[in-house]
Amino acid sequence: MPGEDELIQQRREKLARIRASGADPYPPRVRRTHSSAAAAAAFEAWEQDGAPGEAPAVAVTGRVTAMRDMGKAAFLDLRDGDGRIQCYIKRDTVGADAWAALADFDLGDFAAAEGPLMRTRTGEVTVDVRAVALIAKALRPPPEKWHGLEDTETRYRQRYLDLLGNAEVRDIFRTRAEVIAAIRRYMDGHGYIEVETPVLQPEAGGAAATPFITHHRALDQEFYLRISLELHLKRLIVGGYDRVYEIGRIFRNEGVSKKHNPEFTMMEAYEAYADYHDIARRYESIVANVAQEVLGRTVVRYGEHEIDLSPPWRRITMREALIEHAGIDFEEYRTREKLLEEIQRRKLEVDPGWSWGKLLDEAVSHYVEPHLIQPTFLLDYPKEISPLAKSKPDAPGLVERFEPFIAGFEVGNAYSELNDPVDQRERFEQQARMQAAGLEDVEMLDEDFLLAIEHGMPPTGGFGMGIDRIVMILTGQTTIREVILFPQLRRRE
RNA sequence: GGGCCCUUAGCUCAGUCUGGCAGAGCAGCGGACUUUUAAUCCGUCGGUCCAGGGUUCGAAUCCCUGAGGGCCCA
Repeated sequence: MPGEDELIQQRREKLARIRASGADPYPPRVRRTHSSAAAAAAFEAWEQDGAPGEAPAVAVTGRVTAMRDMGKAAFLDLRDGDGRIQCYIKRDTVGADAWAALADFDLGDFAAAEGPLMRTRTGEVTVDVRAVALIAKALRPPPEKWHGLEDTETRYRQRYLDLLGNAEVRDIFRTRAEVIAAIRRYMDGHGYIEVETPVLQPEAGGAAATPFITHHRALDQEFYLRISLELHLKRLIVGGYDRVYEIGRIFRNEGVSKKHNPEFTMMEAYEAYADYHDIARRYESIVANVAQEVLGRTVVRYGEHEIDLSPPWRRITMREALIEHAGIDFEEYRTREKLLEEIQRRKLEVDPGWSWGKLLDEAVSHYVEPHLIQPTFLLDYPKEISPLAKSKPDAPGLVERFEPFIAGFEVGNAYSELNDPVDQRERFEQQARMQAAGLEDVEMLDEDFLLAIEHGMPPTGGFGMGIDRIVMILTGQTTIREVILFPQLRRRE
């Protein structure tokens, strides 16, 4: 019989039989005294006490993940969020009716079992079942038990099946949750207050990226989904909070790759009276602390690399890095034209309309990034590609900005924030000129943000941290899709 | 965006090179088995071979187009 339709039909027939017997296959309540782990712990505690009197009795619940039928007795594995517990069902113990009802149980169903605990011949803590009932019938079969679900596409589209069958995947997302919780603890414990700012924005600023556009009906107005958290958080610094942070989803209407999902999770934090050196110390401290708390160590394995996250991380200027890895000293190519000529000579694919800063950024991506395996802060970026960062004194064309790199990819961005409203307006205007002249993505002028900092913003350091990428590092995953529960995929058909 | 690879039973995979009855394991169904644990043993059902077109006496297999996914490059 069984193709998929037949398998479902068989289960529907079982469901009908269960109903006909007077049982509710989807009862509104269920008795549960112990999780699987708690039941095992209770039994072991009883044994430690010298097994006084009767063994503890439990009521457990879970998904049926295995059934081993032996004719007049059966073993059934129930899995819940804590683990798995085995149930031993003997016909002579549960009675002929309950035994017969077991025929309508399938793998994937949820069941409840009650009875005293025991240990089997092979030593496993097991419920010696006195009563067993179905508490939720599944109409579709689970993936195969031994290999689990392997098809990448199905794993992402039906992540619940992936989680069901693959314990490593469950572990990754548990770790992700712990990482985020640990980051919050760190921030909360260091005087930052957590805030929430709008996802829907009339201007999408804080980064040079293409936004998603949507429309508000009642206001009859276009909105952008935010591409960063930056400009609103700085408004809050203007408002008088010394330390703020937000962990939130941002959206970029750009390519999808192993390192890019259209929506991803970013933390941004701003700290008044700090500069980008303070922020670098903050950044490495957070990552190392989180690794220590969540993993119990600060050295992680990533592919063939051992990565040491403990501070202090290496600090190198962009200029030094380009000299070291590309043999390009940008002081020798101070004009856009000279730099473009040198980069084209090296056959890098660049747009001839790009600014000096954008060309350098491209050279860094190509020559430097892949070498930054151990955590590294790349310092002092070109002004044209950093319109929200404060100029570096005595370093024309550069700003006080760094990007942290781990395992060869960028995991954040930080600067001494530009708080001079006149300079800020000029930077926006420069961006607009660059957009008019060329083809690179630029920061959009945000009059409302300028209004805010014209009221006075203290010297401030701020940073962004790519949470998904940090989770990749801490879990050893090389694809962002493995750390996002429901990664964006093309619609089927 | 370009190149390469993948798509066969509910799941995991053979079969494609070299065209000739569409296969295995798990799951399912029937049977045996009252401490098993990837239970075991016997029997058995199950296919839009991703979709469409072409070549051929004959296509899962060769060719073309398309869809979805993956990897590498940009």
